[in-house]
Amino acid sequence: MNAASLAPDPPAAVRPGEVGGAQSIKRAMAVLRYVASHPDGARLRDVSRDCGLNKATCHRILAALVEEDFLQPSEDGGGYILGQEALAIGWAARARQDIPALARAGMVRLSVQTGDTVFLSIRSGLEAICIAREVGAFPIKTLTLDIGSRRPLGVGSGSMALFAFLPAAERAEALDAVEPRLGAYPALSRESLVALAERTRHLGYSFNDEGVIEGMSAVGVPVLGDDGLPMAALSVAAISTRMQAPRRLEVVDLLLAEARLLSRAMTGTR
Amino acid sequence: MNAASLAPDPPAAVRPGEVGGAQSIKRAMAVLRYVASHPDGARLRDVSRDCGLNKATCHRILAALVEEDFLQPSEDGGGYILGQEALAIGWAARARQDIPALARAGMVRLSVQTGDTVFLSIRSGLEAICIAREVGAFPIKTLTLDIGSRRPLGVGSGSMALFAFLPAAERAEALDAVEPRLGAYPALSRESLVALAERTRHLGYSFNDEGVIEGMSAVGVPVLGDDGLPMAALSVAAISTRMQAPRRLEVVDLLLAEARLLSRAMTGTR
DNA sequence: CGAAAGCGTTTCATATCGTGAAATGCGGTG
DNA sequence: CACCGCATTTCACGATATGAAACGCTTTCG
Repeated sequence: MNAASLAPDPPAAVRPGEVGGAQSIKRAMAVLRYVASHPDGARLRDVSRDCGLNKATCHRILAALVEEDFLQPSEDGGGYILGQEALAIGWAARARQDIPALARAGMVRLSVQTGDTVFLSIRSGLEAICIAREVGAFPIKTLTLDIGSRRPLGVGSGSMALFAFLPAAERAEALDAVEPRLGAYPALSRESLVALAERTRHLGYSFNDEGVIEGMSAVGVPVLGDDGLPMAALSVAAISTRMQAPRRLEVVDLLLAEARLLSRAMTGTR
Repeated sequence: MNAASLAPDPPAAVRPGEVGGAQSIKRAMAVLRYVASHPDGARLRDVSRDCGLNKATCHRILAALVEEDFLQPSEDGGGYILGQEALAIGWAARARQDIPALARAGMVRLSVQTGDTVFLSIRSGLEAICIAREVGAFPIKTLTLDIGSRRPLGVGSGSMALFAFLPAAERAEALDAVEPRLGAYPALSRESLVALAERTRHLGYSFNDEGVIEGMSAVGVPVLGDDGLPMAALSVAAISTRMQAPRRLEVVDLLLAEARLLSRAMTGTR
């Protein structure tokens, strides 16, 4: 009934660093993030454990967020899911900067040029969310990600592109969070993720060679902001035979060019 | 530079009612909502005034939200806008329930049947946001709302449909917030909004007869949740001549039918 | 069928932490 | 130059969040 209980999840804990003060707010935001990354609902116990909060404290925070409509009890009564206000805030943020709209043209170009499937992802907490997709003409379609679907940070090429370019501290945090969920991906381990990230940072693009789905490979590049942090990631997926050496590099070049354009468009709009 | 300063805005204040406790969280959420409803950025002073918070308190809340990436300083340094996490939360909420996707088919039906433009709106704080649009075939297009654009609650037919079916307490709060912004809509006043809402609740649909844009009229209906509260609103806009008596009722019937379907789809998905 | 475990909820004494008045800093304007 | 508006920082006070513990409910297991 509840993903949280099945896949015991990441210590999303309050971020350690920075200055002090306003901790209850930060805890609340950590809870919000935590619930957001549990589409099937997060239960008090899980939030409490993974955010490192006392049950009672957690209960009060959850109650407050429910009262403010940022969360709502999931109808099966088992836990909490995002509420109306979370949606509203999201639309408001989107109105200010509609990333899929900015990216659409470039993604279409990529899908036409490569014939493969193009994905756009952003980071949400310790996961990557696919927020747009363009399907190419090549007859074998690789629809790995639906719009709205998530992957732990680092799992998949787009997700890895987001992961690899985070500051070391956040990477470490993400790794801790991701590790327990790697069971679902036999080809991956904490060590391989670290190695892949290293290579990704070195090459400037991520190459996921059947790491997630057999027979499928993908490359991804980050869309970097002014601060050097990834705002989003573009990736292209295809059957593995189409992602080998010479062609792969061509695809990467196209991706890098589009990522640069998108980066400019996004920082311009801000 | 800053809408907030130009259009002195609504006391969004912490909701009065309910139980006590966790107030700092609630204040933070009120601040978040407030910033969300100010696309051009909200400055400390404005937040402080309109949320009824001490400047220092407000400053700390804003700083905390920035640190958590739910807000970011707007690049002109003048104020605060929604940050990455707000976007992420929104996408997460959307993954759980993609309202535009659920509504698409019905909106297309409406636009085909009426030939006019169909809008889908949701509430965000004390505003309505247009989140989807279908343009009909009739040669005079009425593109009043772009996707992502906002109106104060009650202004426009979709927005009125959302407003009219709120509990009285929230209507009152919204009115206080909206009143100072009515200058932009000469045809509207606090009293006329109250009267229109009354009629809307009575008829079951809102009829905005040139109240916002001259020559244009629209009808709207709420999409009600299990709790009787509006989750969204569907509306149809056209030149006023196409919205008069006999035809208007036909359009309303179509709208009501689609709203019922959408309501079922939405509560089903949850 | 009874015991035990797991979980959500409530309580309450404690001191932590947020609060707001006021002071300081800073940039723009008359 | 003096003033004004605003952001930022400080600080003493006490309101408020905190977490251990107890309660009651449902589910699980013996």
